[in-house]
Amino acid sequence: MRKKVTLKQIAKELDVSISTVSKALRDSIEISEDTRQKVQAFAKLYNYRPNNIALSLKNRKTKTIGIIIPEIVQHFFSKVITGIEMVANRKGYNVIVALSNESFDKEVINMQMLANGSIDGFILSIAKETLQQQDYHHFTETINQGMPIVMFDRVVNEIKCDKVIVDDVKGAKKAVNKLIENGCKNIAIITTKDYVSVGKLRTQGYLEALDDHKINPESSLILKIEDKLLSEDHLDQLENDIEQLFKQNDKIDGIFAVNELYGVTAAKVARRYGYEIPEALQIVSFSDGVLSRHSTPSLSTISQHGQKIGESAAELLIKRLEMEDEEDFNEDEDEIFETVVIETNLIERESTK
Amino acid sequence: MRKKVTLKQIAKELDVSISTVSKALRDSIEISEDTRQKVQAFAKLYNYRPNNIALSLKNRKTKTIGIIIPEIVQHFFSKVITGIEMVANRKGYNVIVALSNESFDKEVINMQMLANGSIDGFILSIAKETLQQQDYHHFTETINQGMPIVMFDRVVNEIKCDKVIVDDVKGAKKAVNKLIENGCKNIAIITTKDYVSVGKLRTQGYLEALDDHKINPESSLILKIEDKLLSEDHLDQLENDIEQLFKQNDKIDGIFAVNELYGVTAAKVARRYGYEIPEALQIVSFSDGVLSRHSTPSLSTISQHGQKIGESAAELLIKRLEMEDEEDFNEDEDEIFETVVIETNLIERESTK
DNA sequence: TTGGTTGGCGAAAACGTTTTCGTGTTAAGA
DNA sequence: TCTTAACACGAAAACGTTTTCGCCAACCAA
Repeated sequence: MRKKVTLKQIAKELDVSISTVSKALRDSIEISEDTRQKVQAFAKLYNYRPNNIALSLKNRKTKTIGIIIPEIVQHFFSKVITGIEMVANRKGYNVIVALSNESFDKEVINMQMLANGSIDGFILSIAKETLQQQDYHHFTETINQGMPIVMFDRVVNEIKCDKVIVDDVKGAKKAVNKLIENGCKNIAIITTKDYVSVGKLRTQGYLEALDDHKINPESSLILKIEDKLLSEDHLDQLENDIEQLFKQNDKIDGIFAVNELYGVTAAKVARRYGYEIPEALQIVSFSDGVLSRHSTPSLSTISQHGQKIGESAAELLIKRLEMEDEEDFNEDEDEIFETVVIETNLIERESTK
Repeated sequence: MRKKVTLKQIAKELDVSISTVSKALRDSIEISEDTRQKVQAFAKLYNYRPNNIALSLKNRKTKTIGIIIPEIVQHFFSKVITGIEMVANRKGYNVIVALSNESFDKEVINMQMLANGSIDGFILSIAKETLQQQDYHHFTETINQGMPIVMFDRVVNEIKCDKVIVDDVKGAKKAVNKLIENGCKNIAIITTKDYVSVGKLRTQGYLEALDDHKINPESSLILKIEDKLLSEDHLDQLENDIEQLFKQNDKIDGIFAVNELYGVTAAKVARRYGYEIPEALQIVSFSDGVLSRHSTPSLSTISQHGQKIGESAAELLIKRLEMEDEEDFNEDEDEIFETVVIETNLIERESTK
């Protein structure tokens, strides 16, 4: 068991000072060719690597990005992390992940844990509970302490920071427009209750698309699912709700689902109910994941490009971090924040004509 | 923009020494009630929080766990992370995630990046490339430096460390036994090429189950898929291969797939081919994820309990870390390592009778 | 008065780096 | 021979903590 070797130990062993060792390893011209080689050889032999923590303390930056997301077991979020990790890694940053589990308290605690020097900046997507309570003090506080935040997907306007989002309204319109073009006359939407921003926006897109085509929305075609039903355990309840939708309205020939799970479940219920897909009923869902691709029938979806979102977020954050290095001026000038919009696109599969 | 306040600043402001501030905040009896209150009030006002990095340097431990996995966009791995994060968080640890993308080089580089003081120990699952090359020096090296490793799922015996695995052989036998009990006579297996340990073990379980029932294995019933076909992009190729399987053997009435994707794809191809599921063809796949649950027909699976694996791994690692604290003795005594086996279980859904 | 105890606090070391600023030796130039 | 420059290196500060030790004053007992 050979413990990690430090500068001090090398110095002692070679009977030189710590500074000499440090300089020799960094190829300083102050050091003679002779001792340089000696030191470097010794360091190599003992596999010396500078201690990251010491460097972080000295440089007052950790080269680490903190990610806080509601959950990781969701294709979209894993994709985002993949994207973040890719560009972070390329630029020499590490990535530390914390989960809020949609809980306000865990979000706050995790942020505090990480904000105490462990990381240089945050990339996060807001927990549902936080969005409901509309309590954002932990965000403003960390920003005030000089730690930059980049929000993605679930963002909130009153916080002044960089953001990466998809155009949910536009994406939803794309989906509904497609259904209308394909001849659907009675298009239902399966969406969530209103407090999570994206559900609201996608519903808005649905309504706008109808409006653009002079179609009157019917409340019997709008199904709002209680949010906890996303949690895999309440599948029966979800199926029941969807079945009610079909019962109440037998002319439905198109469905726009705001997420994959609603989409595949709708398809499942519909087929049990005797609908032929896509002949009698067409379905488009938001957020392209594994489910849409591999279900039978495979689902046409609006792709969110999670990985691109992650890459973009990481680039924004790192750009801001490296910017801070140069400018000692600008001390609390009012900064300018970017909002990057990642384009969605429609992927056609078996559930549409 | 109020930057983080340090002990030094508080000390200066209150005209006492740094040590006094530190002690006051930690309720030391050395400090008079008077100054204690003064300091604590000031600290609260300015929202003082000790700098984590400084603490890490002083204590020579970071309270951070490094995770290295091949990829994150896979239900199983996200579940494992969820488990790790849960117990880590409960015990005051953070979690830093790095991805190897199945590449040997990235695995090595990431380990080096993290091993230089950033973390206290690793939890990892070995990259495919590493398994092929059978080059494990980076594991032994980090272990030799005194940094503990816990491996899960894809492990390798020659490395002396704690491990968490599922009993792949037993799990596979459960699946195949179920098919046999349900009356299947010609059971095919869809598996991977041999270098990844789990594929091999599951194939072994298949063979053993057949043997237990005096059934002779037929090579025409064993389909080994080229590994890169898991990568979502080569779906057509995968479907083709499976189609060939059906063509070559028209008596197939049971399929055991070593992962979800093979399972759902087999179901899809089979139905296109005219098989009724589960009447004419029954399917069981390994590794329970979103796909199995939501596909039509939903798939019976052998559940791997990813979250439990993660929890178990984190507990093992943390136990070892806290153990190290106490024992200054034991210096390189030969240690004893645990291998925890997480039981699998069969989840019956629509693809079996 | 002397000696010892105790309460309250500060100095300094330590963790592992990097970097600035000396400082002593040698060689070159006048 | 004296001055100066170049060269090679070391001391020390700094990053932000915690903790050990020592110090001083005040108090008490003898």
